[in-house]
Amino acid sequence: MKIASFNINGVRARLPRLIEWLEETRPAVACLQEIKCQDDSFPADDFAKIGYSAIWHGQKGFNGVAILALEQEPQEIRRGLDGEAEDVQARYLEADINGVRVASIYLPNGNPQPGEKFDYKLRWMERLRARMAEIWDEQVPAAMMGDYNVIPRDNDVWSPPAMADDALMRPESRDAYFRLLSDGWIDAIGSRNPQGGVWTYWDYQAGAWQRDHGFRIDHALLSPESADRLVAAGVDRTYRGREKASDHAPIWIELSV
DNA sequence: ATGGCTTTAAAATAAAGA
Repeated sequence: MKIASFNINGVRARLPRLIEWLEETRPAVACLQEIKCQDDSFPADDFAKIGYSAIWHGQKGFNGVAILALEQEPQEIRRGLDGEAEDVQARYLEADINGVRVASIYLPNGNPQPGEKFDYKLRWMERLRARMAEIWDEQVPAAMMGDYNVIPRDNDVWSPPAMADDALMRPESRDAYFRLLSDGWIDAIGSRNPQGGVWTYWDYQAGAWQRDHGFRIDHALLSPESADRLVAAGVDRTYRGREKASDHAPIWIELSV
């Protein structure tokens, strides 16, 4: 059972690329982030034509997450995180598919830091941690997939000094991320690549892709029940080099059935 | 680089991203 995640940077602008990726890789589940559309303009029909049912949580202009499932209906568990009633940003969607709990996560960027956006990021990470603790207690196979906007280790970035003052790499962001791992969640791609050098994002600017100036911020965090079933994990980086590409590449895990 | 691209929203610029 392949579960993928892709920050697509605009679901409508990227639709041909997205359909192409789904048809070529055929994941059982695809989590999307930054769909950047309101609920009534999500292209559900285009996904249905190639066998995918979807749930989505959109927002005007930016953010927005979705979960697609191949030849089955995702059973929605929740949208949004508790803890901040006034938070209207569409960044979290959770569903059950084929006995696996799947979340599509778009964690706040947090720049510039310090500042209000950075504070929001850190609060959001603690709210996510609280939700993940609840899922943990359910003792279900869970895959928390998405754009965490955190570079966990120095070997997850092409140049640590270049990003040192960025919210993605600040100690506070890393500490919050490592608290999730301390809770027991497994970083499927990181743990399989201890040597680092695996990127999921390359900036559009300054020829970052051509120079391979990237970093790893898209992650798949697994509960013990799903980590026991993990047979492979990776990044499909070739999609970053295609025409009209997102600035992220898709990530994926494979669980035994 | 307080921004070199890129998207959305909307009608020229501005916000947001990482």
